[in-house]
Amino acid sequence: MVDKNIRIKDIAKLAGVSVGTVDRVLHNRGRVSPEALKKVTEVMEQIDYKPNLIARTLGSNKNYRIAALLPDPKQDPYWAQSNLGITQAQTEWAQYGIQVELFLFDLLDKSSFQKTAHQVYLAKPDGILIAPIFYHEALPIFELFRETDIPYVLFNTNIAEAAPLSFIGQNLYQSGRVGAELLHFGQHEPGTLAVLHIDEDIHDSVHLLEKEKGFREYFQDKGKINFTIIDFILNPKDPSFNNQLEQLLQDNSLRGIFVSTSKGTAVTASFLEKLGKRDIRLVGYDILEENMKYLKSGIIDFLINQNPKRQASLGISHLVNHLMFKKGTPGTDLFPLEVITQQNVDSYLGSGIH
Amino acid sequence: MVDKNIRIKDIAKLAGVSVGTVDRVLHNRGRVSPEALKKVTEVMEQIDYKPNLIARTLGSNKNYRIAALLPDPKQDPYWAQSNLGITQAQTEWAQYGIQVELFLFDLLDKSSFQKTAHQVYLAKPDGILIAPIFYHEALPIFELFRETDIPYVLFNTNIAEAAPLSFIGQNLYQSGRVGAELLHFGQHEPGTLAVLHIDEDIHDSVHLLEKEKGFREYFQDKGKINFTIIDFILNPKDPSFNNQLEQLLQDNSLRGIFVSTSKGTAVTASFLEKLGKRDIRLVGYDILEENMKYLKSGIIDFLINQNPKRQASLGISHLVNHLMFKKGTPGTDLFPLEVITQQNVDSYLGSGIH
DNA sequence: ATGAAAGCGCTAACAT
DNA sequence: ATGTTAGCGCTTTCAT
Repeated sequence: MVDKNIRIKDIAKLAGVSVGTVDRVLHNRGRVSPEALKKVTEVMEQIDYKPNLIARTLGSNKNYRIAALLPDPKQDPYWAQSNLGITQAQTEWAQYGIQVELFLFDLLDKSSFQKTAHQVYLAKPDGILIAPIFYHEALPIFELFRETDIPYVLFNTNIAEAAPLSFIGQNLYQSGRVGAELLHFGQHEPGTLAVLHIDEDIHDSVHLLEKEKGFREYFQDKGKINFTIIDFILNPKDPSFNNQLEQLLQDNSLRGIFVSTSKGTAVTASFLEKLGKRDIRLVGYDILEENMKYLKSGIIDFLINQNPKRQASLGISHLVNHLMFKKGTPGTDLFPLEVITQQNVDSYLGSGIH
Repeated sequence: MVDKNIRIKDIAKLAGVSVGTVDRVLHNRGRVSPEALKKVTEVMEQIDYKPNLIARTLGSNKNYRIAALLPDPKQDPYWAQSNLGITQAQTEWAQYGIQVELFLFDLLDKSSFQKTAHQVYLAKPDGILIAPIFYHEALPIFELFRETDIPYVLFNTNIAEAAPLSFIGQNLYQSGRVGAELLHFGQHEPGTLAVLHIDEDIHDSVHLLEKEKGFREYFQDKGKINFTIIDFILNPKDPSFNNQLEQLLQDNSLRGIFVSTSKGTAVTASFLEKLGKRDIRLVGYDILEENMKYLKSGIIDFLINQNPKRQASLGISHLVNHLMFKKGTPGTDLFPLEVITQQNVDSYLGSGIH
């Protein structure tokens, strides 16, 4: 009763104009005399007007289409999680007239990425969420998007030149440092530490090497440490993959392994289990079904959670806030580097929100 | 264009009734004939009607007052965080006509809790967020709230008999297990592990002992382990406090300490630093200013984050969803047991949302 | 350049 | 018990 909210109507009255005029200055659509403009802005500043976003949304009654461009979830459990986040956001925003269209590309095929990205462009959505995992192929796509003035949000992979509405993901360098810290913690015996990049494609290597950089610099910063750090880039499709990995794991000086990919984590764990190497510490990525199995059995010691599901769902939310509510979105939304252990993993599974 | 959203009006037409009737069955306000009821529910189920919450909110044009009852933030940095979460929620929801009123009580004074709770009752808010840290004093308060049918949400401390709209917090038992795991990890030498409950009041002890239970059972489950587990309940206001703690820390067989309170964590860390005991592992709670200092200097090894800020802000959100949007809220919202380390702590500070 | 007025989808008061 | 209607605050179209 005391402080009734100020409406556009009140401003109109105070400024001696009509609501139409107030609306015009509010959105500077022009066609308003300098005098009216001055009067209205003055009044608005004085009473610190805050528009009612609910009413705005209802009044404008627009329907937005958002395109989500990401790898086929069927190819990889990690991307299946991302996809889940999109589905979640879809149902959440459906009632507000937001439509999310999926555009999936082949995780291992750059040309498929290009083709699908073009389809997105042709679909002329109101906003785009994109996982630009192929650096070189993505650059011209952003040019295209910028031409049409469609806002786009990056997730998972950051590209400096992209200039998106916002980027959602993690600080990979720091992620590597966390990996190093977890391998290092409580290790007293000297020995070897291995960084493993296990991926079917090399496209990610820049991306993954960022983690390795953090990993190595952690130890550099610690000064003289009795560890030798080795690293490998392995392709599980390579016929010699099994041999390479087994040979590596047979090294008796090996104290710990840091695997930079989520899939690679499970693969490495399976080898460690097979070879009965329970004393080698393993740190990897993400709460995938398979990884959880090895985490619970103690083969995997720590997982760093990249939270792909939430990355994707938040990406959609950012877009909605921008389009619908005209709210400012943070330029970069860096997720916390969550450390998952045997004892806390279940607490992460429970609540879908976090 | 294709699938225009279904409006209440459409349902009315399909069911051969008026919008008024549809609205009545939607909110079962009664005064509708069995036939009409049947017809309308049928139609609604068939087309899976999802009300437009935006329109609903605007249409009902209600202003809600929410009361937040918690300890004085000035007394304790932990509660200062909770308070921050409330302020945050306040600004977030202000534009939707939600008012949050603070009711603060003295952290160390049960009667102050009772008094303030009564003030809340007299204020007759539309919803209540409450941190019921005093078990016995809280019980009659809940009776009172229930009489008036005001929905209330608990945070921080769960009380089984409370029957609230929802509880927001963590699984304390599991939290203790995580603490144990972090103390245990990579410890090979036999020795003593201490559980420390450092609190100015004993009110929390039940609460804290739940953590200890988890802690101890973790080791029981591991079978024969070379650790002796001891525990202490210490009051920092006690004149002998310093002596007791110092004596404990001088024990050369002491390998690790698990402190169950956030404030106690910093206190213990300061003693460890003073005594130059850098080899004793320390696991405690929460990302407070002081704890961060010791985490960065390596005195504290791990913190378990209870996320008081987010607990509080989510508590308000739950209430808003219930009051305003008539959305169902989860009966219990258990937060993940976040493990904070030297290398990931900054990633938690950055984004306010998480 | 400006104002009037008709929506947006829902709620709630008021007739009937 | 049911239908009608005037809002909620803002947007947008259409006269003027």
